Amino acid sequence: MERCKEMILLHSGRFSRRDSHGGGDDVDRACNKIKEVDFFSESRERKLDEAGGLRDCRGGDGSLACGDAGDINTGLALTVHSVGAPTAEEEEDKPNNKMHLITIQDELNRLGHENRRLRGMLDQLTRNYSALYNQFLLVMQQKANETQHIQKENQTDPSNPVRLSAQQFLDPRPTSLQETNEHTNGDEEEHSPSLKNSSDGPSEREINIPFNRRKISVEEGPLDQQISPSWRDNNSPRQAQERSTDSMHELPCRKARVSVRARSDAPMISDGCQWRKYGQKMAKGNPCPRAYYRCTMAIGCPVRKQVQRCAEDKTVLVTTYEGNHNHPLPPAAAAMANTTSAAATMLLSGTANTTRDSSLMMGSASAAAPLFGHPLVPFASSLATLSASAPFPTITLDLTQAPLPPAAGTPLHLLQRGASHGHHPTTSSFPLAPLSMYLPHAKVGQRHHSVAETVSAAITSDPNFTAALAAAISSIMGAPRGDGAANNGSAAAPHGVPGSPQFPQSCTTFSTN
DNA sequence: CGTGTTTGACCAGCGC
DNA sequence: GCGCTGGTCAAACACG
Repeated sequence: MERCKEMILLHSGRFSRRDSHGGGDDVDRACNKIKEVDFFSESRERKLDEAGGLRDCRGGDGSLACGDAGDINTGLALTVHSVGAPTAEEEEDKPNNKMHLITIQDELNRLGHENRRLRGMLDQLTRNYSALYNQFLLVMQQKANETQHIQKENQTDPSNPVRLSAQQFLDPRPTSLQETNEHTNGDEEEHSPSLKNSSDGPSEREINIPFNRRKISVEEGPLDQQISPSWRDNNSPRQAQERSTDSMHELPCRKARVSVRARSDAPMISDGCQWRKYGQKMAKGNPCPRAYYRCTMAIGCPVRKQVQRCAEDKTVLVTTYEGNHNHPLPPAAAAMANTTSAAATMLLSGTANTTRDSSLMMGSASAAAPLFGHPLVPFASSLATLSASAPFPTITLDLTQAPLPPAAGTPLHLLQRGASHGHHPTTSSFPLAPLSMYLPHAKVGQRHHSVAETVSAAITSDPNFTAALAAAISSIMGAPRGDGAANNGSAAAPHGVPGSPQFPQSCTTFSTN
């Protein structure tokens, strides 16, 4: 089926051409594999026929001898004129035609100018949006820092949740600012100039410094373990060590992870990529083994994923992705990458309140406390959780509320494709359609369900949202990446952002089935 | 025979 | 230092 979509993309020109010949049902028929072959052969034959026809119909004198030669429709509104001496009527119309040509050229020029002007406006708008969105995030960040500072001053209780922004612990980029402001003492709230000045109003300097820093002072258990009670102890030696070695968290090699929980009977979800299993382990606290896969779509692709069933609910398959693809993704995977990363980045773009009770990780069925306060996504907290689990920050998307797929092994993007054909009434537009799949987990977000649907519908009805969002995220994340889904040229990709926004050092190709 | 999977061994990080 | 655990490697094996 991926091939089907690919074909439609690759041969859209032929579809339109064939449509002009009354072959409009080819799009549907092409989804049938057998008819794919028919389509190609038919198309090829038609092409040959036309070429041959032109040759055959052209007589030795160059005139069109065949009766149906005039019916040739190239699909480009081109007409075949006979080549011969101009008639008297044509001679009369020459001045008129010249005037007409000039008018058309003027019109073309005018439209060209208009096009350039609109493009410029769009660029400007995108830039403004990005800048504004940046400012918004920074204000939120500053506000969070202030709150944190106040909390720290007012109470010495170390178990208070620490707020941190998504960018802080997802952005692996080492910056000069980071390095110059490196503190061996992790108590940066007291040492960071940004926080010192945070109450004096925003400034470029005070904003940028904390923004590029990743402060992981929240500790969670391993990905697939129950939350140990001891980890709540903020004075544990490990946490003390984390605080004292803050620079550890700013290593460029630190990777973010994307974890997806979904109900599936299949042993592994299908996400459009090729994976090779390289290991399997029994993980502590989970009777189900954990499988390790690496991407084999390109030599040296660093993307890996772990697949494990949830200990509490064996029907729930937890897939954790890590790394960025160093190769173009197939359309299906790219679409999913765009969709899911847009959803994830939307969640991540808000200031995250990482609480210690939050975990939707493998083997843990504990209820997720709200993590995000994104103004656009009031229900975000019930869709995904963001955790600063050592050594990898992980965002977990809980898709277990989504309906069980009709057949094991069915890729989610196919379900979504089916949804676009009316099977799923809540999904209407691709690639944002899957957003509606991010319904809150029943245990944690039932009260938000209707809100989720409402907001999801609102988002999916606005295809520009992704583009603007991607622009904003990319402006936050830095230069656009040239790998992964970015190479596949999403329709949702805004100007200057070739593809989906991606988590730094994280894979955004994930789907469920 | 080539490719992918299985599985025990190995290594590194962390806690005690 | 030792044991535990997660993650990876690589030889053996299975399969088409």
